[in-house]
Amino acid sequence: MLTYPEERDRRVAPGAAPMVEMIELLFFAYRDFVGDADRLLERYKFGRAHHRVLHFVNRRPGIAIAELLDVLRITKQSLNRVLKELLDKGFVEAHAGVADRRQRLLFCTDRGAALARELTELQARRFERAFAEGPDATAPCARAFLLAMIDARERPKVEQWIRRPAP
Amino acid sequence: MLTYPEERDRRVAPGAAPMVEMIELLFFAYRDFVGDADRLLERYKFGRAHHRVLHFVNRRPGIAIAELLDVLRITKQSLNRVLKELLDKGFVEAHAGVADRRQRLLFCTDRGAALARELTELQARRFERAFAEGPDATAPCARAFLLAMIDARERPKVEQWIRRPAP
DNA sequence: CTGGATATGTCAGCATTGTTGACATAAATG
DNA sequence: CATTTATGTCAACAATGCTGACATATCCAG
Repeated sequence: MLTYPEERDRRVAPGAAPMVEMIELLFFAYRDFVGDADRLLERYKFGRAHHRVLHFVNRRPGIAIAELLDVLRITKQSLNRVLKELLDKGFVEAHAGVADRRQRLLFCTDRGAALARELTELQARRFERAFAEGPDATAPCARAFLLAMIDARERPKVEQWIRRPAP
Repeated sequence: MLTYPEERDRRVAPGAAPMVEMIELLFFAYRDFVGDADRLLERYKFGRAHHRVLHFVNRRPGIAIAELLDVLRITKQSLNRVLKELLDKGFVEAHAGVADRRQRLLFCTDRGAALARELTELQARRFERAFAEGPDATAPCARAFLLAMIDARERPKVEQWIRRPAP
């Protein structure tokens, strides 16, 4: 007696959901997750690329271009296209570095920080609702799961990024 | 004494990670998750859009265009651009519907099914590795978490999609 | 049977966001 | 002072989304 139609392809513990379901759930979950932000960004004529830059600048005030490129894993040309708009519209400011004046250190303006906060809260609420539906262990379990889904090689870097205190 | 720098903004149980970390972990995890497939697709000159179509056709052989559009949430123009290439290159076949001859029912060819299987296994392996790192409860917990992250309104539809047996 | 609804295809144009390659400038550094 | 580094910019292109308009074939109700 089979619980799932794909049972014979599973190669996982009996009774467990096939991995293909996990793949699809992650796809659908991520789509809705970014959809939250998309709707809010539309009002400012911003896209997802702007969101990512704003988010990471807000998260790490004074971040330099090179570090931002490293986190986002895009080219400087792609970054500059959206960064220019964030600067023009007054959501982000750049100041020359103190130790190294070649660097342009990025900061959110009040407007920028407000939008970043609103976006984060929107997405945080989705997590909160999800965690509230399950047992207490859901949040730490989900956190460990998400971390384990990241390439092992870059995991130390991500962990460091995530908990490094603001300068 | 604070465990996390963002402790004061948290609004979650003490000791729990701030939500902003969850947001970033999901971003990084998803990026690596789709990266697996990207590298394999490159060899066939396919992109992510091709991947999604191939995946869902393989998952639901005989799916009609309208249903595919509904799952992917893209326009028929966007779909047709990549579907045409999948048909041309012999990864997918279309057959007129039996009951309704207007419908074009889509099926993977052997080649297409082989690629779809390879892509799914690549991504499934990432889940397996992640689950292997945590306790037994990790997989069901992650599954419940992902489902809970999906808009409540579309959840019944997703659940039905995910476990509906192939025709 | 006929007329309207439905399923699908197609053409044209445009927006966003990624890429490569080449070249420019200013500041740091040995 | 010569070189390296951090950054900016121009141009072209690719992938993948979108809208709007129009075409065709088929189904279905009256």
